[in-house]
Amino acid sequence: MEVETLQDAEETKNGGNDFEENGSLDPVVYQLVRVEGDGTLVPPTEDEVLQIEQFLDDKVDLPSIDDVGNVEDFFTNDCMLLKEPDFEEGYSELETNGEIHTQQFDADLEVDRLKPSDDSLDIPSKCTVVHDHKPDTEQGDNNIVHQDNASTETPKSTVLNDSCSAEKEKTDACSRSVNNSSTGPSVSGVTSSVPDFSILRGEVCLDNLTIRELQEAFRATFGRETTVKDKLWLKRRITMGLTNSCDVQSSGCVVKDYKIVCKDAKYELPTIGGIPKAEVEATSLVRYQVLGPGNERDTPSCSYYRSEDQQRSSNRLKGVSTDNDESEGTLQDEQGAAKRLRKPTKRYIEELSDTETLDSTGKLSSPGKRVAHGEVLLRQRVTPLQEVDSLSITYPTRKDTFGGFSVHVPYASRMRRGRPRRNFISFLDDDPPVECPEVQMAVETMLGKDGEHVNHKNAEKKGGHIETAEKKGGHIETADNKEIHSIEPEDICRTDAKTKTKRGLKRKHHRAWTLSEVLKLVDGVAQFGPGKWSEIRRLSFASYSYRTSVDLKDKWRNLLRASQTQLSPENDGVCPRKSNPSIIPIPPAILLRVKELAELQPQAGNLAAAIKFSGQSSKAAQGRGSSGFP
DNA sequence: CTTAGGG
DNA sequence: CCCTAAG
Repeated sequence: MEVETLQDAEETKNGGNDFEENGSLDPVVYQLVRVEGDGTLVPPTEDEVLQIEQFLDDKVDLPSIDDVGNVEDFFTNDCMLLKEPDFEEGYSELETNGEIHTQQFDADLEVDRLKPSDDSLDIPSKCTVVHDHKPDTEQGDNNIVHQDNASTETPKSTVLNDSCSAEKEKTDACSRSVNNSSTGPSVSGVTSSVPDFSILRGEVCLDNLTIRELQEAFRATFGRETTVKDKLWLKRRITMGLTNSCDVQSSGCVVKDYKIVCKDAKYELPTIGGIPKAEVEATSLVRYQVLGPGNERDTPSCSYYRSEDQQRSSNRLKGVSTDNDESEGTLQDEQGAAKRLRKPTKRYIEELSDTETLDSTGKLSSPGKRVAHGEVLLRQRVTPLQEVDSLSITYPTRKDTFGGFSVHVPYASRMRRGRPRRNFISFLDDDPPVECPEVQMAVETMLGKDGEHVNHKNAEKKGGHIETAEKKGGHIETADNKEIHSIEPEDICRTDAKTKTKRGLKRKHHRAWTLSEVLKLVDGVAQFGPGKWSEIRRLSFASYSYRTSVDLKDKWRNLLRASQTQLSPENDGVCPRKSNPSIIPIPPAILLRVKELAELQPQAGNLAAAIKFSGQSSKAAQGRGSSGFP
């Protein structure tokens, strides 16, 4: 996937090739193409073209080798900057494959890409020898450096190259050595030998050529040698060179007297559409990669022979192939950079985080939100189970929410059990121990043990009146049951409230009086008489720990008022609460009982009450007066 | 702590 | 419900 500027003319010049001399070359034609990993050529993108054109404009007179070098640098650098990770990887893979696997390259490439970079490490295998000897000298980049050094002593580099004048010697040496080690006719450096163009003479089917032969053909075509062993690549290159076109086939090409004859009409030039997904992706990110004029560089190998900077770049290019340490990092960085444009992160991250937060909130977490959530859940659900949930879930926030209910408390207690928290505790209340028992009881009740409930019933049974009362209203029972459930949690809350009361920080969770409670209260009053709140509480409200004697008293007071207000003046029918369905009006029966009790008991109280009530409601006062006053 | 009462 | 005051 690199964009190359094919300059046959340049090639020729550099190579001192016959072509130039023969004048058989067409006018210099630059074709910008991207060489895909598999060696296929793809038309450049607009950007690529533009950039290249710009470059060309700037350097109209490229031809000199030096310039070429510069050009290479230029391109190389640019490539580096613009290069995309995937591409690099592919690139390196290419090299590897090019050397080791030939025909399979295409297939392997795809696979290899997916692999981490183990393979890539192998790439420099030959050079690696040296590399190993000089571990971590300069990190990843140095691979190449070492290789250079090594190349002189250890003839193992794979690549060869060419137009890097500065490195030429080394390169040559390297190539030579490589070639020597390899089987076929060794090809000396560009400078040393003359290409055998005979190979291109007559009719030759590139497909039938061996790698060596292809290399020769390459040399004949471009005037320089190549160590690339990828048949496909070689064929493409050769074909390209001969046809001065990037539109070549990968196979089925026959060279006939220096001209390419494609027999395989089927071949389709890979287009972007046909490019593997990964490649396309990479392509989109890569501005361009160019090889200097005269693509003399064998794609795969060029990176090994460059100045340090170049090498550096090349390393990056190859990324994977060199050192894991830096390469990897670099690679990642580049990837990041490459994708940053797209990934952009901030927003992305934020979104993610938000999502996570939401999720977490929903699932686990933040107390504050949790609480609210818990409330909702509680409302939706009913009974003990929910209680439990809330317990486990809710935690830190000690919110005093009316709607929230018991949720908070349970959880709190739960938390303590699990792990006591200083802060939390301090916030909640002074002595957890006290709470715990209650909580546990509540929990138990909620869980279905109903220990309290039983107690409660027992208590009720104690009072004959109570039983009667329950029997009176069938609905009462129901109410009672409801109470129990709802109560438990609240009970806990209450505890908290108490504790808090001391501080004045928190308020006892508001707990509406249930019908059953009222009944019990009334019964209790009837039984023990008004003012015996503590007793009533002990006996009748044993199970309702959250109801204090004060509560009872208050409630009774309210009941009295209610009874007076509602019962006496029925005519008015002004039942303030009546409008609100949620509030269950106290059954007249109860009110009656209350009234009776009030009348029966202490007159003194009545008196005072009468006086006060008069201020509030004339009717109440009247009722009061009538009954209370002698 | 319990009651009583005011808020 | 809370708070306070008086027993």
